[in-house]
Amino acid sequence: MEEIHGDVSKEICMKSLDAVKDALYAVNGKWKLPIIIALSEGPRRFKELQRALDDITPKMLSKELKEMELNEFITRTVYDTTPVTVEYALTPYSGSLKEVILSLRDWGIEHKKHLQSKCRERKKPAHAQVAAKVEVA
Amino acid sequence: MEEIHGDVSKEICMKSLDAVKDALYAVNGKWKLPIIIALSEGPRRFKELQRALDDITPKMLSKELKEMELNEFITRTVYDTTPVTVEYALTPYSGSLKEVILSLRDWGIEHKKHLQSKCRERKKPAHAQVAAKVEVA
DNA sequence: GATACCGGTATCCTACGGGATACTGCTATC
DNA sequence: GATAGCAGTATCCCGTAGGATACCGGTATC
Repeated sequence: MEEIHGDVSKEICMKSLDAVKDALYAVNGKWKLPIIIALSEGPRRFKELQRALDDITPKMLSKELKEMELNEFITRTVYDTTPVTVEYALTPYSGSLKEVILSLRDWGIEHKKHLQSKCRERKKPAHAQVAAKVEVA
Repeated sequence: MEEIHGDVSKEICMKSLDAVKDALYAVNGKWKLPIIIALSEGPRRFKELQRALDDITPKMLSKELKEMELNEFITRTVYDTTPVTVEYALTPYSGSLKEVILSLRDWGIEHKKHLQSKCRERKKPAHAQVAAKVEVA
């Protein structure tokens, strides 16, 4: 155990815990990332989103969209057509998520590799090796 | 809507979604971060951890430690003393989390500031302004 | 001999995330 | 007049995360 990790959390520390939790909360839930991905190709209407998201129930979609609007990741625009048109779009501010999401993605990719290499070390096939929900297929 | 966010998720894309989810999973749950923080000051025994973590129930502690051991964030070492001593310690590999956690923390801090400035814009005191669980105190 | 500490496990229970289904008011089309 | 689309809301239901409590076998202490 070298000192590599010795201060991982001196820097994180209790005071930063809340900030990390806030960030995690903003991006978790089953649908927030998929919604961001869907909207990244341009504004979408409610039903369009619903169809794009493998038929998410309207309740969940509505709830997630409201939260994301509060967090200013998206805007909700009502056009006074008949029938009314409601369009959701990413805000410029949502771009601030890019860095942190890419960071998560990169770590996730490396982590999967890491677990796979550990699997190969033990020659045992060990039917369905899984480490804490990351499927090492 | 400038193009700032236009490709936020071209890069993330569906193929990366799983990696992001894996990363989120590895670090969420109520206790994983606190455990990492506690262990960052050095190896700890089971009961020491339990006391350090505001009396987390042994069931939860045991479960979280097992998951973290599978993910190779920590090691579990049994010393053959009487009574037996079990020591948990961070692995060097756990240091790989540092970058991603700091990224989350930084974004969380900026996000809180962002929401606070939005609160000030609208002069309304709006008793207990909260945006999607981030308390803007 | 009774109590306390250690490292957990087992059992029960609740709260919340999230899904299924049904329904609303309005309009346009057949 | 019936059906279908839009943008949701309301109600019920279930599975899991996580807490409370009790308990185990072992040793050391009073």
